[in-house]
Order: sequence, then structure tokens, then C-alpha cells
Amino acid sequence: MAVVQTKPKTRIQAEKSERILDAALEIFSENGFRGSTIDQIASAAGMSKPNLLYYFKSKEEIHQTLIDRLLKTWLAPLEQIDENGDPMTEITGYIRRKIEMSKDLPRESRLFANEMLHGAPRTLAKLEGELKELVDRKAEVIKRWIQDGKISECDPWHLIFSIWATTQHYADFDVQVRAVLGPDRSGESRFQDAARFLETFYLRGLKP
Amino acid sequence: MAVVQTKPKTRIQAEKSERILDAALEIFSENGFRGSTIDQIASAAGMSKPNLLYYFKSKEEIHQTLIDRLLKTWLAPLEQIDENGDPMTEITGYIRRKIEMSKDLPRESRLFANEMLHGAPRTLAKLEGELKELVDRKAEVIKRWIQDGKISECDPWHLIFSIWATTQHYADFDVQVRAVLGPDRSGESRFQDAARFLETFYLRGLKP
DNA sequence: GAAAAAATTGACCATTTGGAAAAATATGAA
DNA sequence: TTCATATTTTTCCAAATGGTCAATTTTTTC
Repeated sequence: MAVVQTKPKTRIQAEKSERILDAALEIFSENGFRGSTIDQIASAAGMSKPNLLYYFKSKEEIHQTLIDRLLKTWLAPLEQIDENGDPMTEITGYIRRKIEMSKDLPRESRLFANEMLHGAPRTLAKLEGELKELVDRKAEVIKRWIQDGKISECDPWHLIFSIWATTQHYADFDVQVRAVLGPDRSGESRFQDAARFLETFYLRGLKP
Repeated sequence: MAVVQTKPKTRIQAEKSERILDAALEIFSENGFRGSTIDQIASAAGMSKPNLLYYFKSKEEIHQTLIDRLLKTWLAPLEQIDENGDPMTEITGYIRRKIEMSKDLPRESRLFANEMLHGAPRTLAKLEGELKELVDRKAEVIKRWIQDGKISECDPWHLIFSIWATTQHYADFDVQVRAVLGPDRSGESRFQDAARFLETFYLRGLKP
């Protein structure tokens, strides 16, 4: 049976299961769950299929592990919003962090998007739990900012959705973005351009 | 060989291939290309697998047909932007049309999103062709509006991306949106709330 | 209403794929 | 060095799946 269920015990276990997860992230984010084979993942991780199955007892388990880890990473930037900070700074900071994540962790973003796209079968409970709670909490913060006249009136939930959408777009729809921008604007600078656009746009949209 | 390659000839061909495409849209958008089986599609279309393969010679061909049709539908709302209209009205109109599409054609949106997410293997050429041309054309229109001082300065391409992202989000990430909004705000009204948020937000962001 | 064309079915096949089992090998603690 | 444990490989299997084909049934045409 698989070894890593609870905690890796040996050096090799820690190393190998990390390599597997990294390879799996690559493969899953590119091909989706059903579009990926254990063989592909194994070979990307530089080992044989049965060897991989020594560490994770099924394809499903690898995927589940990735998803579980991902959610924490995903919530972190929102968590960081400080109710005592300056609203404008907090929100543009959040946007910058999210754009940064699209640039640095596109595979994670796509894995997550894929999961959502297909109805979040393995994540729904957490969305309705942890995620909803966090968003509700932060929405309250934003509401207070609005009541204090620090930012203009708007629906905090849809505001958050819009930030998610616009920032993650640059990871999830990367091909499309690059196709439209053309070869000359498809360099790393597109993230900076996006950040600049979004920050000024949200500043204008939220200025009281 | 498949019959419908060029044009359906008989009544039955027209009807059945339409039913197949509708079923395929349902299945593909839910499970992705590799996650869907011909059997599933056939049974959703109320026929046997070999029967389905009488109309389309492969799973790939069904998918390709869907994607080809989709792009036209997808470009239509942007196409409608009128350079001679009032900028604000044109842009909020565009947003409304896009939100409408997320509400009425979520399966199409998800099919498209899935294709993008996995690198648009079957669409890339069209993205770099038709799509880019259209967007470039409309970006010029927006540029002129900016130069004429009718809307505030911003990058037209990223403006368009942001509209795509925010509106399609409500179809592609529907599960997440509903999970966060909770049962009471998950009715049809969420599209209206989204539209209201986005329209006022873009109005504020673009007011010169 | 008979012949031709179109549509449908049932049986079948090759390949891919997730996964199991057991044997063989490497590693580490005593 | 030896024994126990951890790791890896080889071999294999059963189910799922995309697709074919010949035979049969239905529809259309004349």
C-alpha cells in the first residue's frame, strides 16, 4: 500500500513523493485529470509506473493531494488583506499578489480552474466551508470601508470575484492572451502591463 | 465514412447530427474532451455508439465541429461594438451581452474555457487570426475614444481581457460563485447582480 | 410496391490504461 | 556483516474505450 498517506518517514519518501507531485502538477494542469495518465506522470517524475504507485496508491490520490495543498496557497493572498490598512493600498496589493501568482504559479492556477470548470467534485465542500467563510469575512471588511466612505459603493462579493477573474485570466487563458497580444507583446512584460492596467482601473473604480 | 462532413443531405441527418452536437456539448463541457466517451455522448443523444459514428467519423470530429461553430458565436458580441455609438453605452452594452451569454450559454463558455486551459490545440490558428484581428480592430476604436477624451486612458487590450474574464467567470467558475454566495444568493439573480456590479464599476473606471 | 439508398444494430477488435502481485535489489540500523 | 525494512522492477491483468464491419431494418424514390 501507499506509504505517504500520513507523513513521509524516510528521506527517499520525502524526495520522491515531492517529485511525483511536481510532475503530476505539470501533467494534470496541462491535460486535465482524465487526460493524464499515470505513465506520463511517472515518466515526468523519472520513475516507473509501479514505482510511482508505491508512493501514491492511485491517480486519484495524487490529484487529491495536489488539490488539498493548493487551496491553502490559493487563499493566502486574500487572507493577507488587512482591515486596518489603507483600503486602496490593500486592494491594489491584493491585485498585485494575485497577478504575481498567475505569473509564478500558472500550473496551480490551471489545475484549480480545471477543477472548478468541471464542477469541483473534489473541492465543493471546502469551497462552501473555508473559502466561503474567508470571503464572507473579507467582504465584511470591504463593507465597512464602504460605510466609512473610504471606497465607493459596490457589492464586495462581486468585487472579489472580479479580482479573481481578471488576475487568474492571465494564467488560465494564457494562450489566448498571447495570441491576441501577438509575439512582440507576449513577453514577461504582459504581466506587468496587466498589473498596471488593473491597479489603475480598480483605483479609479473604487475611489469614493 | 461520416455523412455530415460537408452538408447534411437528409432530414434525418440534419436532426440527428444536431442532437449529437447538443449532447456532445453537454458532455464535453462537463467532462472535457478526454474525460468524455463516445458512449456517453451517444446515450445522451439517445442512440447507439456505432449509430453516432455513422454521423461523425470520430470523437475528434464532433469536438472540432463544436469548436468551429463556437468561435463565431463567441466573437459576435464584440463585433457588435459600434465605433460611432456612445462609448459608455457601447461598453456597458458589451458587458451586458457577455453576461447574458454566460447565463444562457454556460456550456459553450466552459467548452471554450477548457480548450484555452489546455493550450487551445485546435483553436490556436484561429485565435492568432480571426480573433486577434477583431480585437485589434476594436482596440483601435477604443484608442480613438481615449484620444477624443471620451473615456479615460487605459490599455484597450487589457480592458477587453478584463471584460472577458469578469463576464465569463460567472459561467466557468459557476460552482465557486455559487458556493461563495451561498444558497440564498445563488438564484438566477446572481447574473443580474453581476451585471449591475460590472456596469457601474466599468462606468466609474472609464469615466474620463 | 419494388428497388435503391439511408439508417441502425450487434458483434467484434486492438489499444490504452489503472492497478496488483511477487520477485529482486538497495538501504540502513544493530 | 547481517537482518529487517524500504524501494524498485518485471510481469501481468481486467476494464474501458475508440473505432470497424457486415448484416439488418427503415426510409425514400420511382
